[in-house]
Amino acid sequence: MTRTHVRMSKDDRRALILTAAVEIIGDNGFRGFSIKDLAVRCEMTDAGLLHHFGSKTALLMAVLDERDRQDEIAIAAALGDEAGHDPRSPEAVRQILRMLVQRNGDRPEFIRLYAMLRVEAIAPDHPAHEYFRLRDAAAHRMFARLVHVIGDDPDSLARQILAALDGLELQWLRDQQAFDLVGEWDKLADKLLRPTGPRE
Amino acid sequence: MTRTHVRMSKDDRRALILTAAVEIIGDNGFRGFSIKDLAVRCEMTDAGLLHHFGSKTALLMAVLDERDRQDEIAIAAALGDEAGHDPRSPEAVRQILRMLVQRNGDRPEFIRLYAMLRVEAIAPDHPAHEYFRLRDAAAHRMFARLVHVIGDDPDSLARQILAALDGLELQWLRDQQAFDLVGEWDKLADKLLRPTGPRE
DNA sequence: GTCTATAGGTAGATAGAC
DNA sequence: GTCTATCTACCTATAGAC
Repeated sequence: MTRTHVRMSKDDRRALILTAAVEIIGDNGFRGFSIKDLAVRCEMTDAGLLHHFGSKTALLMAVLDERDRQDEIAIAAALGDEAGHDPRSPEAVRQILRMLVQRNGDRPEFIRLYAMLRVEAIAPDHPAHEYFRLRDAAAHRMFARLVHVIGDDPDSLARQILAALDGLELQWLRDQQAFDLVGEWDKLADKLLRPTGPRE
Repeated sequence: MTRTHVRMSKDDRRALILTAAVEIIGDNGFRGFSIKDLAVRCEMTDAGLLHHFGSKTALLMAVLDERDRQDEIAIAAALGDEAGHDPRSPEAVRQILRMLVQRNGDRPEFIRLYAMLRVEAIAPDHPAHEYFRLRDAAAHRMFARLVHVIGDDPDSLARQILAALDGLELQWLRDQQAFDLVGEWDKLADKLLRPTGPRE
């Protein structure tokens, strides 16, 4: 009698599932993917998968937690010492934003995951609704603080940057990554960050 | 014996269903809504609803067709005579964009419908995948043509405008419409449309 | 034009064997 | 840790009565 399944350590299995979950949820959304599909992709059964996470919702939360854990490290590095004492120049801000875009461009599956979930989670009964409400508010505050050296309305500028960032990344995804994300962002950021001058 | 249902003309019933469908699909996506929920909202049964559209997919297409029909009229009006012979000034472009944003701001349920479907439809097997591929390509061409009087890279500028437009509208939705969409767009558009100057 | 009834499928989750 | 089997719920769509 042959073994029909592979035994794996708890941590290895969890990591494997979480990686696959990022892609399958990014493709289909939380509502659109099934635990069974994810399980098949991980070469196991749905019951086996649920043993590790308990429920579909708990799996989603685990995915988001894991991403946050990794993002925290990377973003702290990108902000570097700058974050501690406010960047001194628009040029420093431009470089920080550039690093964030570059990082996202290297991981289109995460752009997609967040784009998908953020739209789904506008519905108040979505399990990630509160998560994104808090996360987006925090991002807005962080960006406002970051750019307050540039103009007299950091709140508005932060909104513009977040909107442009989101919009450009999403378009890049839909376009099947057919243009140079970082290059286009640089041009866009130049316009957003340039001090306001008189109209033409 | 009392009547348990309301008889209605074919056209009235279709119109009623389509209006409700915009909201329910915008809330839950195509994958996330059920014909039964929509039917309940229209005070009828799912079988009764399907009598009018045949299938869930056909209903989605009918929603998109109906929107296109109405949008064509409105957008033609917004572009006005300008479209026929290329706007002569950045100011004219600015006004056209402003009208488009204003129109969308008056109909948040459509912003939501399109935001939801556009993300869902990145998946190649989504019934609206091809629809949005064609639609977005056409929008990009139209905007590039519209702004070619402004800079030397209309392709890139059109991308930037579309990205900023999408991103800002989506943020406005998520924020529960807590900021002035048209006002913020004006500020953003100023920066995008201002001719490129030297860095500070 | 709308209903009831139902077919046939898939979903998430649990129980218990190994 | 993973499986098989099963429960319950819900889904889309169709058939046929009214």
